[in-house]
Amino acid sequence: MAVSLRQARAFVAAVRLGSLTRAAEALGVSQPTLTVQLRQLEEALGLRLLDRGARGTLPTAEGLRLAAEFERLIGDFDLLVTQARDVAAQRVGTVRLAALPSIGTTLLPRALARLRERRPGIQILIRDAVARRVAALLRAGEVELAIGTDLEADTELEATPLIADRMVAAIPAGHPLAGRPSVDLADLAGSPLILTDPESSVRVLVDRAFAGQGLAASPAYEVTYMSTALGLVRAGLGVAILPSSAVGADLPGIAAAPIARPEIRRDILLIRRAGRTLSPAAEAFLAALREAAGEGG
Amino acid sequence: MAVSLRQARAFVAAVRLGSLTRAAEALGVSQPTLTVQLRQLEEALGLRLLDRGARGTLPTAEGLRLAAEFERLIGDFDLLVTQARDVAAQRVGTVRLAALPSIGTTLLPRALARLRERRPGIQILIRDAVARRVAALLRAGEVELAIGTDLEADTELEATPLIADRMVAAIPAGHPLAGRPSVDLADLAGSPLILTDPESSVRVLVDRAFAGQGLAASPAYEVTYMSTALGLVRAGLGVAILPSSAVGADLPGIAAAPIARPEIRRDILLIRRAGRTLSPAAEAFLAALREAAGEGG
DNA sequence: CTTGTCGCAGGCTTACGGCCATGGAGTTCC
DNA sequence: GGAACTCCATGGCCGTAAGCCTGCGACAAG
Repeated sequence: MAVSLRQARAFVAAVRLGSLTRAAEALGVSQPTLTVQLRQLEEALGLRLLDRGARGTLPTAEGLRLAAEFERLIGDFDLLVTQARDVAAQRVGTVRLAALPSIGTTLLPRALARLRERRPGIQILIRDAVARRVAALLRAGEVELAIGTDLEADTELEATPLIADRMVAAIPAGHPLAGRPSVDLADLAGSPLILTDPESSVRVLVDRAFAGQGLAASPAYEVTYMSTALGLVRAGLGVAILPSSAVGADLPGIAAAPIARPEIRRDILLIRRAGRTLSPAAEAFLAALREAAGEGG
Repeated sequence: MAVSLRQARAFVAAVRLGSLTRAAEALGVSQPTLTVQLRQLEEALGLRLLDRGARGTLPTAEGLRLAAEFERLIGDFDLLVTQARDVAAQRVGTVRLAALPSIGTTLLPRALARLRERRPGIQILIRDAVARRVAALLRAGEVELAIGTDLEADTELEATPLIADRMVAAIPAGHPLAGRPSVDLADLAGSPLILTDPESSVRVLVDRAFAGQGLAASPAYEVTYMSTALGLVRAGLGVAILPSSAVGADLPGIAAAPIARPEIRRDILLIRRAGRTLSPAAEAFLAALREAAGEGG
């Protein structure tokens, strides 16, 4: 017969309390139940574990050793179960996340603030990377969740739209275009352009838009980080084309104007591995992210 | 709902084999059974542990961690059960034993040889001590079993007769009494006597016997160890009165003659704590001891 | 001697754990 | 593109186990 945890628990309680009656009470079962469980345990081991007397029970030498070991194992087991339940309840947990750098300036901070307030025990590890790499990280299992843009068809991944990002022109104060409610792509032809890395998804969109208008996108500067681009703009070196999420509001020395013709939109997607359950922590993050996306625009 | 070991085993198997079907086969249950067990485990934890797909199952991140921990715990648990069964089967074990020194020369070695042959894994720890101390060790729980002599009434201890020891005179070769089939106590009056420590149970018996005959037991030498007494005898320094079990047979230079008038008998008892189960190892030792006592006389 | 405590045994009920048969989703291969 | 296969989930059914209650015997204490 196999030895069950229940029997081990019964035995440990009997040893600790020195009485089947009290042990039964502590375990919330009747005393005959405990008698039976202990007999079964002894039969399963072929070993006498307790000496029963009129004043209670005393463990045998081997019983004492077993009880101590069982107690340790049961403690570990219960601790493990408790930890798992904490994870399930989103009290603790870690989400490994990949995100486009542009997300990091507005959407992500809002979502993280909301999450921290609601689920302070959850830790988010962020890998920021360009769209292609974001997808690769996800496929490799190095992250559980990704925020990126449209990806080539991939049965392994599954994307749901999060927000639609509009491209805006970041114009230095004092520039002729500064103060315009919106600009056209053609308006920018006269100014030096600050664009992002050709690897970046933003740049791909921009190039496509220029081509569609019959224009050539010839950047005066090419940078990797959005913050660098904004720095250059502030220094008056040119006009940058960036996603609105990256520009934010009210940057000193910079005027932001949506690009109206053509409107360049970029769908920000939440990407996850198809058929894989999200961790409870990821679910909590996702909820916070959706709220942040819904209100922030 | 509580988490059971069975569920943990099912889960570990599912993770290791990557398939419920194969895990079920490995565990010797049907596949639906495993499905149910895993669902119950997930419900008990409130946590998704496996992603089920058409190609089998893959653990979630938390599931993977849990599986590793469960596997370790289950291994420890099973090891513990195996060890307990080894103890029960007398494959391993330790007996803490207290014995009178006189037992150590004949009866005990025979019993130990027999036991070693039959149960080589059992270890015997021997404390040799005088009768009073033997009982004290037993009462204090420092030993499990004792070989001693009659003790004052004690409800805590329980004695069963093992063998009856006769007192013999150990006579040096060349002594006038040497070669006699038996001697009387009075015969010894003319020789220097070698007796044991007044603490010893043997000495108590000898003193009582002398007193009963109206004689005085005035030892020329008093020693603690029987082997010392025999050494003195061999050196021709006098006659020793010792239990037959201690003298053994055919010691060179020493003739042993039972003491006939009065016959001095000493019951050797096996003493154990009342109401306490003996360990399987002790049972094995006891069986060997009884056989040795039965054949050895 | 009585009383209380303790563990054990028997009888009964419930519910848990198991199997079988079946279904649905997805993959593979021709 | 469809058929066969694989794999997990579901539902119905049954046996056994694990639980409770009542009552008994053993033992210790008053």
